[in-house]
Amino acid sequence: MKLKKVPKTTIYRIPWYLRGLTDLQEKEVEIVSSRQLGEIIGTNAAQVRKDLSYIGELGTRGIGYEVEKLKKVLNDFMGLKRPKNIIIVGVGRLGSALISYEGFEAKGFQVKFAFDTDKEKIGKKISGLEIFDIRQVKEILKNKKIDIGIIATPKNKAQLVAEQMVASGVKSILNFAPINLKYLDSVPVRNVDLAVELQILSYYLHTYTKKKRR
Amino acid sequence: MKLKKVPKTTIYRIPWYLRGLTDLQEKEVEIVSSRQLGEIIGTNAAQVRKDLSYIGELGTRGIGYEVEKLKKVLNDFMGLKRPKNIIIVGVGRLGSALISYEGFEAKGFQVKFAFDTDKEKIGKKISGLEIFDIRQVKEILKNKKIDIGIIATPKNKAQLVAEQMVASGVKSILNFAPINLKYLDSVPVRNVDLAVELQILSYYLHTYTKKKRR
DNA sequence: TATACTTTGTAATAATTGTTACCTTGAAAA
DNA sequence: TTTTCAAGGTAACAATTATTACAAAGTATA
Repeated sequence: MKLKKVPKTTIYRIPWYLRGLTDLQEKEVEIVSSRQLGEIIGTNAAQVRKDLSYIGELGTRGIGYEVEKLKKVLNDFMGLKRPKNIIIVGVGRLGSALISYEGFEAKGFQVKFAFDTDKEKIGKKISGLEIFDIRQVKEILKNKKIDIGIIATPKNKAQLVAEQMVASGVKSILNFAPINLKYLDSVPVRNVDLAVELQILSYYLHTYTKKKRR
Repeated sequence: MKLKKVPKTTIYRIPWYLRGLTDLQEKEVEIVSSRQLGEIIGTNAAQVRKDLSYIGELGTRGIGYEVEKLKKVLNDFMGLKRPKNIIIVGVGRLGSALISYEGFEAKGFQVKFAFDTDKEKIGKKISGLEIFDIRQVKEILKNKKIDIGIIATPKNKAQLVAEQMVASGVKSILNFAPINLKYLDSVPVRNVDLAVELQILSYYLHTYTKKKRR
């Protein structure tokens, strides 16, 4: 096997492969072919084989891929050998939804701390997790290893929170606030905007032609 | 200007351009250059010009782009000349967060109805929106034009809900349930998994090299 | 009006990503 | 053991997307 750079697009698909593999596992399926896996995640067999081949020779010719083994390899490849520690700042509706989102735990993400500025919320608990004052973030995270900080604050708090996160040793940021964070070249940042997907759907709505998409 | 097919990647960036333009408008900036706009959304000037050139000759050489005009053109291009009507099915934490998400209204998305199966919730209101019984969906949507149905139910309800949406005339689906919906080739479907972005961050966490990403 | 300057639009090129087609490998059947 | 068959791996090719580089078009200045 020739080791080549893994395309960004492949990286994006791997979480979907993982999700499909988890489903198969639940159904006690032990072996899956590239054709089946492609079907499940909405792509084709060749794409699946190509994607997986960037990572290694993971299948058995004539047979397919071992579900459990493949899941493990992809999981490790995504850096999820050990669970990732998360904090969430901003415990509004979205923040609370994220704190109690069941999908995280199973995929190896553990929400360790939640913060807010609102005195009403500080000290209370959401899904068993205590909410702390954001001003304590640096102190509380001292000696803690936090992999990802999620920003779920209003727009006007986001930049400051991001800076506080970086100063507290948080190693990457997922930003739900509708603002483009600045001066954060020292950590990877990803922005999520819940309206973006709606806008894309809107576009496809008036150009849709019965083809499959992802 | 030669009319060419607009790349998918460009379609994906347009919502981010729109967000940047809205910010500029709030700051009462009237003209923006491709360089500035690129800076804002995290890409380069050439990419911005190329993207915009697919849609038309939208700028003035030597000057830049008129913020308001550009915003209008991009908005229309995305099919958002008229507001889009939305329903949300599943009023758990995520569903409630979406119902009261402020970002939607301003971008031209109006949540018209919310549905759930839970008797506890039916009849109650969230952010002023009454929650109906999902069994009434077809009846309630009769003669209503719903552009997008958001699925925020647990996994095991999602497939049925999707089918009910299509049967009720909903024209596209945004699925937050962690399952791959089947037999829905008649409408565009987009899947969102809140854990996917975390997984991608996890990957970049152990390969990060100070470069900017989006 | 001529000149300098700025910034767009795009042709040409480069890089990346996806698809096709076939070779290889292993398992099962004969 | 040999043959047949199923499915993965990958080279070669095709399509898509990004970048470079520059001509064109406009404004500001002398």
